[in-house]
Amino acid sequence: MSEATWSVGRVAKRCGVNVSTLHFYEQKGLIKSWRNSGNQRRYKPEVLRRIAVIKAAQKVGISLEEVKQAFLSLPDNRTPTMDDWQQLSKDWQQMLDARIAYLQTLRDYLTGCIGCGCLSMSKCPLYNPDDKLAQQGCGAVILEQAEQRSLADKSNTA
Amino acid sequence: MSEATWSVGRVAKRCGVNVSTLHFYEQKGLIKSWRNSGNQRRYKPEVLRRIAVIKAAQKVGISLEEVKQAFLSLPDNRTPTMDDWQQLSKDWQQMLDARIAYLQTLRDYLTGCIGCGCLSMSKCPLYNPDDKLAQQGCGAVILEQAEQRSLADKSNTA
DNA sequence: GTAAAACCTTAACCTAAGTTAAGGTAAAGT
DNA sequence: ACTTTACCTTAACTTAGGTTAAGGTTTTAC
Repeated sequence: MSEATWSVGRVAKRCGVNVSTLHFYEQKGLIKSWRNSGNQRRYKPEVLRRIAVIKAAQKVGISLEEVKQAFLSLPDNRTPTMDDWQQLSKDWQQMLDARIAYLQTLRDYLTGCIGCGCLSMSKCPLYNPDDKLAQQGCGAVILEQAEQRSLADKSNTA
Repeated sequence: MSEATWSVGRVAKRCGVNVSTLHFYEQKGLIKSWRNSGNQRRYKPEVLRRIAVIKAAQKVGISLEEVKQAFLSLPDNRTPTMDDWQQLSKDWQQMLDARIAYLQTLRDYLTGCIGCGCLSMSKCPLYNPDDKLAQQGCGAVILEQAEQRSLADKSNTA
């Protein structure tokens, strides 16, 4: 345990992922390795944390591309510190807050709009082909706009 | 407007989707049409609402397969009533409530776990290769278990 | 009545996030 | 030393949710 370098199989086992997944992540630029004399991958222990973060991020709906972008903020020359990781998670937490708020808004419209008959009208905030809600980003702004719209939408029918 | 039958192009324009998308939905069994003498698709106005519901569902993260299953509960022989649609949306709202609760739980772990060093430990509730949280379903149960775990996890480090 | 617009079908292509297979090399165990 | 396990690469396959292209027919508009 806690040796200085890890083989791909050991990392895979420890992290509960396939070896092919590690190849895939490397190809996508999410993790890095060097090769030993026999061309086999070797990893720093740091990779375990990266994979853990990838998996945690995926669980909350963050794409690999977003993870990759976030990893760009980590130092390239030294092992990331606690502070580096915490900055990263703070950014994501804000994104998540916004996503949750957006979902709540949509959920609150769901019963109302599907049932009320306004769904096929262009003004309905839930059925909106242009997705103005999404275009405006997710967050507090939407909740306000949503309120304004719900007043305007009353008594529209397909 | 409000004519008894719709062509595919008119439906597409009205709903803000491509004609190819309507072909695709039909192929997947989400909407139905009949053909005129020249083999062109014709739709009942009811299809507009179905498409609206599909789009609304997708916006909250419901898959086409789930929409299809939900549509099975709609009457086949008559046009769905308000009550039919409301039953459908009520079911989805409950699912959404559960999903939102799950996301909130994960969000609450995010900063703590990514920063704290426990992420690569098998006991961490966020980084859990077996995803016991997800296996147990989403809902109130998880929040309780999560609380118990967060006590047990304090001071674990990779 | 003819030309343009809308429609038809089938098939191939696209992204994301991997998995599986095939054929070959390196390292480890006995 | 030899066999098994681990590793390598490349390429094809998977699901979801469509989009794009090609080649041909039907409607519509003038």
